[in-house]
Amino acid sequence: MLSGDVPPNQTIYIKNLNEKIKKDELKRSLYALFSQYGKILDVVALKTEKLRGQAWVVFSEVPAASNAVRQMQSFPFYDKPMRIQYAKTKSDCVAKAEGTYVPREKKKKQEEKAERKRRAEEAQQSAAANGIGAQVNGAAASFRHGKHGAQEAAAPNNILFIENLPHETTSMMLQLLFQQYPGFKEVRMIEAKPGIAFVEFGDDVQSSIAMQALQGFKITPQNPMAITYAKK
DNA sequence: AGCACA
Repeated sequence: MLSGDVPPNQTIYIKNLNEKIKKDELKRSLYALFSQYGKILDVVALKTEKLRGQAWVVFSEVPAASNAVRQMQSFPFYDKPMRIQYAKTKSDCVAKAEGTYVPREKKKKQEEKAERKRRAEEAQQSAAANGIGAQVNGAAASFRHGKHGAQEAAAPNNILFIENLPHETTSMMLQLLFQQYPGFKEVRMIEAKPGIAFVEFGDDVQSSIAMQALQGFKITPQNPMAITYAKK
């Protein structure tokens, strides 16, 4: 198959990542970039000699992973095109959720003590990564999925399409929200079409980060905003 | 190029 002769898996394996990026930032950015395709259970990245430049993103559903493999294939991420395949094996967090997880071989005792400190660090990092996701509003997600159904995810675009805005929303209100994210260019609204807007960023990465950050943001309690990439 | 999670 196209994605490296590996059968579909809810986890994607990404390589050719920029090795200069710190693990913490890398995980956050991957989370921000990929959560548009579905709920992410975990992001794994290690900077060891063998594993730098690679990462795993675990989705809760296989179709989300499939969309991600297709849509983000070769996406220029920190100046390098991502190479994406399905992961070869099931992620531990998935096995744990299924109750089929069995801890693998234990290492020697010397290694074990070095582990505890890392564990403390990594707990914070994944908490931070999850913090981004926690901002995603469930109502907006169901709005999106209800509207767009199980169809093709839009390809990344530096222009975002915003829906479900209250009709009294002004472009200044949106500008105030979106301009806090790097690369913000402008907001465009159409008089004849209330409730929607377009927001332009410098590039796809910047628009993706803003999308993730503001997905589901409520201008009024009834209006979680639904953000997708504009069609090209 | 390189498939881990401790």
